[in-house]
Amino acid sequence: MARTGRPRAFDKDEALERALLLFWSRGYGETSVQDLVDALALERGSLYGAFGDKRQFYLAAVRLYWDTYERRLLAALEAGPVLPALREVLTHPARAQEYASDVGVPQGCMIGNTTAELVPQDDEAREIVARSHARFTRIVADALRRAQAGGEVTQAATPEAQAQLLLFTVQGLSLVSRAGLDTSAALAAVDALIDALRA
Amino acid sequence: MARTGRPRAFDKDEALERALLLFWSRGYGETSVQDLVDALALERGSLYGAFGDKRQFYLAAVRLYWDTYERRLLAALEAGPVLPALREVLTHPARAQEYASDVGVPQGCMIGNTTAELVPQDDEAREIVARSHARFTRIVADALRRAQAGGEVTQAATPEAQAQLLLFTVQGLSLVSRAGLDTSAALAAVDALIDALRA
DNA sequence: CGGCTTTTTGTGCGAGCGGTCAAAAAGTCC
DNA sequence: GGACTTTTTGACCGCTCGCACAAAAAGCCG
Repeated sequence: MARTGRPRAFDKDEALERALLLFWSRGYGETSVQDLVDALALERGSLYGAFGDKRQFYLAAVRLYWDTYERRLLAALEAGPVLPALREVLTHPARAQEYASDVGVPQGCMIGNTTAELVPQDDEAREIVARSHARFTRIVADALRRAQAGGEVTQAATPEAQAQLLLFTVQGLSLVSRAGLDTSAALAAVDALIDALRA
Repeated sequence: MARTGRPRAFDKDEALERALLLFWSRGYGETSVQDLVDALALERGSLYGAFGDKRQFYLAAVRLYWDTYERRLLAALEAGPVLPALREVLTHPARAQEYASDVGVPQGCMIGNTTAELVPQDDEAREIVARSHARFTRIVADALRRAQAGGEVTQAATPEAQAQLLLFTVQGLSLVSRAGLDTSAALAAVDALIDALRA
């Protein structure tokens, strides 16, 4: 099934990445199709032809966001002690805040943003978000299970409960940080949680 | 300065409360002025006359939301042991989920929703949100300080750090719960946190 | 009762939105 | 080189949005 016809003049993956940054920093509703057209330097028709409508485009960007995040999460947890890695994972959105003085720099976690903006009314978005939550807790719970067995993490709670608590904390930290964060206070809170997990 | 003129035909506070429920359940962007007009059973002109534009109307609703929340928070923490009260405070959004099968029932914490939807672009919203965060952590930290002194809560971390962690957790829980929550898993996570705070 | 002030009522408006479409352009394959 | 297929281009459409406004209505006060 060899494809013929005029070849696409832009890189689809690169366009999706750019769109991801735009959607991430402005959200779904505040990003107009015109904004995308301007930022991606392509015409409306090309965009619709390549990605379908705005909603599908956004959801594709969210999927790309999560895939990237999951890869980094796995890499951070796969080797070495778990607690320092988790501290890094939790702290990441807090320190991303430092760059946020620049215009257009993404704010918060895109999964969290999507949860707030689309989930109540969009079943497909809900599925993506719920799946991301499930994968996060599963990956983290697996790491915590190993760390409990190795004596690094307390067995006062199940790995699943601890992982769920960590999900709440990342999402909460990432959300609260949008309103301007006292970085040292946030770090102290994260440290308090990490300490509480220590065996 | 006695006021004269035609008296207002509706109760302003009651209208604000109704608007709060609508804004809470649908968010700012998804609630149109027409929706408000329909739900409040008044005409556009009356609405603009009484509350200014849509943004001011929304911000007034958020302020009302926070004032109500703060009152309940203070009441819950002012007497008795702190940890059970905190467990209640954290659990509240999780159990509110049970009612969410009904249409139009508010979802999540309105401060959190506002953070996600308006804060990046609206300085006035950011102020309201930041102020709410500050008051939450102050109130909770005060309660934790008392509880640390009374031997109920561990002194492994400062009351401020613990309060900040609780803020992250409430906000995260409230956000994540929008995507459909495994209630028992959420309760286990909250219990794990409460246990970790115990002296 | 008549002037004054405020609210009510309903229409109307300009702007911006997401999305469509037909013609032109640019490749591939026989 | 000519038929075919796909993408590009840019104009265009209908809709909904937040908001303004003018006339009518309703109460207070001298």
